[in-house]
Amino acid sequence: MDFLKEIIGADTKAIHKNFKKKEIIQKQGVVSKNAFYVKKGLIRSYSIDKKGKEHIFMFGTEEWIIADIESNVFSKPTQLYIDTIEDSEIVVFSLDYLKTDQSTKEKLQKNSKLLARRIGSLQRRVIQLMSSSAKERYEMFLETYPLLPNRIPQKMIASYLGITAEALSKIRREL
Amino acid sequence: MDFLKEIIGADTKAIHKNFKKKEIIQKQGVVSKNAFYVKKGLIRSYSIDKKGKEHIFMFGTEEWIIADIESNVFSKPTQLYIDTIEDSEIVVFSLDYLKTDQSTKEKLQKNSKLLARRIGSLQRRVIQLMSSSAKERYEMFLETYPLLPNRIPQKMIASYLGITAEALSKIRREL
DNA sequence: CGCCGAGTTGAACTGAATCAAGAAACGTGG
DNA sequence: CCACGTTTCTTGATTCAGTTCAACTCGGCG
Repeated sequence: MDFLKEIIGADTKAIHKNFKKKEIIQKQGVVSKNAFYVKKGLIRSYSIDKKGKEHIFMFGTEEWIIADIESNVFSKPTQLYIDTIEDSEIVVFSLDYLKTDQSTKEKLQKNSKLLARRIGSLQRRVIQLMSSSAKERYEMFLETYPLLPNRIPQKMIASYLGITAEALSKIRREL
Repeated sequence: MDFLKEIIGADTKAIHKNFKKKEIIQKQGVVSKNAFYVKKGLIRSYSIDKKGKEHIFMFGTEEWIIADIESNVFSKPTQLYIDTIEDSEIVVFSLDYLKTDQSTKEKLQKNSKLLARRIGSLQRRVIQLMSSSAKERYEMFLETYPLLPNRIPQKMIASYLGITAEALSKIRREL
């Protein structure tokens, strides 16, 4: 939480909110200036394709920030739904700080680092999706997020990996 | 080019270099502080998997910046090769500016916006890879980069889409 | 002119999707 | 605390999109 202040500043409006499991925090299509810092609990962002299938883009556990950054910064309608997987304590903060210029150099530098880290994880994800089989992606997921499987249903892991729940079940069978 | 100065500042070291077609600019595994601004020409970043297959991560045409941002910022070894597709004029600049603090607020804000835009395109790419067929991805590629197909061989489009050259050929047959 | 990389085509194969059904686990209200 | 309905997970049969392999064509370049 301290590091969050370092980024957004004590002055920026940051609202604490509690959500129950399965509450929708943000809907596809809206222009949202908000980013969601997970103080406690577990949330996810996902999109729904034309066939009605969910695709999980990101999980957010404690200390993570979930947001559609591009939507935040450029006022584009977001493609992402965000909802809670567990009861969660969320700090909602506005990303206007890039414009309002109450932000200091230090905050902006911290922010750039956050963005760089996010780019890194997306880059790995893209390369993974292009070059690895479902089984390999599942194994990498377990290495990268060893604790998450205890907290989320398997079908959500499948959705994150880009495969069906059935396929994941069959992969697990082969250990 | 003007906007580049706005980001890196006139003080930062920025070296102009000319490369011939198919020259390698950066190799997988190195820690590189460099980002590559394409003044003229066409370059690409890609990874090579354990089976020796290339997967194109990004194309860089005029005015684009190609880099492994996370490697730049956090001094991680990069997974990306970078090489030229055409003879190219490149501005090589160091991303130390996040640390050296000669950077101004304005530059950092511009930089944050660049990063945010990049996050947006990666986000769309991830969702696309998870939710769309090869044919749909190809159609979206043509919409997004209508001019690129004139400049790159088809097999590179295939590599960018995450499919084989043969598969793309068959998709094109069906118009 | 000859060669090599790029594109195409077809046949056989395979990883993962789809569909359908049943079993296990879960939580909610009585 | 149990009983019920609803998700979640598993399993098998079938289908399908995309891979792999191999052969052939074309165009450009040295």
